Amino acid sequence: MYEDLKYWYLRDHKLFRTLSFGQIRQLCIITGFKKAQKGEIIYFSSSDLPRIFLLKKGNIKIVAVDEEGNETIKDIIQKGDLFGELTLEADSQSNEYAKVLSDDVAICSFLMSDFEDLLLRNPSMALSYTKFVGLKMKRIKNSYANLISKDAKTRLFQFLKDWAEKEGVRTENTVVIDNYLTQNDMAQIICTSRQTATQLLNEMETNGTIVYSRKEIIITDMRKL
Amino acid sequence: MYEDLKYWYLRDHKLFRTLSFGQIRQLCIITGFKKAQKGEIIYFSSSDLPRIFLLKKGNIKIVAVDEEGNETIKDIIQKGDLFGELTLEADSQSNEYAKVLSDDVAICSFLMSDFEDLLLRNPSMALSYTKFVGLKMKRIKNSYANLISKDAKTRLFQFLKDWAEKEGVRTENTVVIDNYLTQNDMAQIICTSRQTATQLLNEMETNGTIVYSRKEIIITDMRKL
DNA sequence: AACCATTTGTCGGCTATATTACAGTTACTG
DNA sequence: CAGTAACTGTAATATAGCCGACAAATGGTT
Repeated sequence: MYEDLKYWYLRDHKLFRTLSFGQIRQLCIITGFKKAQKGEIIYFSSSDLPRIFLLKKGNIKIVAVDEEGNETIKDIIQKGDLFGELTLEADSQSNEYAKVLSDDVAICSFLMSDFEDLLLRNPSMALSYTKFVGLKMKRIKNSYANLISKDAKTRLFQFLKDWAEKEGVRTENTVVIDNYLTQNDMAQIICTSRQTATQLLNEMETNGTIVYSRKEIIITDMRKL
Repeated sequence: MYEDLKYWYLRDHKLFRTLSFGQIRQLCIITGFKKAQKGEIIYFSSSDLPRIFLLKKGNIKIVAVDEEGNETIKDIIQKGDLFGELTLEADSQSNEYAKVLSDDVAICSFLMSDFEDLLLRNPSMALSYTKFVGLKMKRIKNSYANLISKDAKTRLFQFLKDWAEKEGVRTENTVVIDNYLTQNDMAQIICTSRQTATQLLNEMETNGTIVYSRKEIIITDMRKL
């Protein structure tokens, strides 16, 4: 991987646009780069130094494993998203891994400590980053508020709506989403059982609201969602 | 309110400890200061410039009102906490107010824009602030994770435990908490109905786990919680 | 083609919790 | 001290959605 290519990989993220070549090179010296295939599991080894990751291509899910071995989906990361220790505080006890959902992914990473140095030298970037973290917080708050106050059906609707808006391809009022999730994944995201999710999806299919297959989901009329 | 007193009000918050007198004076020039009594309602008027608040004394709750007029508790703010537009992004549509829970409160505030200027001039403070926001995010994530995966009883236990640790006065293994919340408040915080909360509290009382009154809550044995 | 793992579909029974409804208790206010 | 508003207590009913169990479909692999 050539230095200048790495440069562009970081540069085209809005957070890094204001940086000069020199500034990014500081990060790049230690920038990691990784490709992976569908189904692969990427561990954030806690022995390693804490890092911040940038997903350049594809989709992954972050899965947390609790004491009893239950797996819960913490986050779905899409192209262009930053993930990892965004709070700039390493937390050791969390037991998480990432699983590749799309056919292949490309991931950049850099050390948290280097990123901190960069922020110290770039106050305006530090401010942007603070706002970025704040925005993330607001989103999380919102989605949790949904989880708590709405029923499973509404949650699924909302989820599909968000997904369609973020990644769907729209023509007229129908939206086609590339479906890289299983019904079980979706159930976990909207915090319900797999069975309930299945039932709701089928219900929507018989209603004509969506056409569901393992490859793609078609929302026939976005306005009705 | 004398300038130097305002200075100390800000200065003794850990976030502002690194600032010089001069730096804080910048904020102080426009620092607001306010006292209020129990039951008073403080509106964050959206017409006003966005502010960041610091609760110097007492307790307040932040209540959000949705379209249908339902009220939900968004946050309980305690002495020393920052609140308001922590994300540094004004958001206009949110309809929130603060209600004073303790006998009286003292609140400092300063303009978000002034705070931003300060962060731009103090990169290391910007970094601390980012970590602070991050910590807040982590807490929120945690409490929501509890809300979703645990049942009402566990949630109440957890809530009491947290409360006792934060504000309780401990002697041996018994903890006394100054109870400025109604059972309805608690129910809202742990996201359950008032009736369920009442039942659970009574159950705990007959079990001997707690002694409940409107003035204080005594946890007889902290180890059993 | 045969096999196996994963994903999806379906069905009752079960339980925690919301909801409705009302009664009793506290504590402030004139 | 009476009156009222805000809390707290209790019980009966209704239900969303979890769970276990199993069958069917799909898709990849040898």
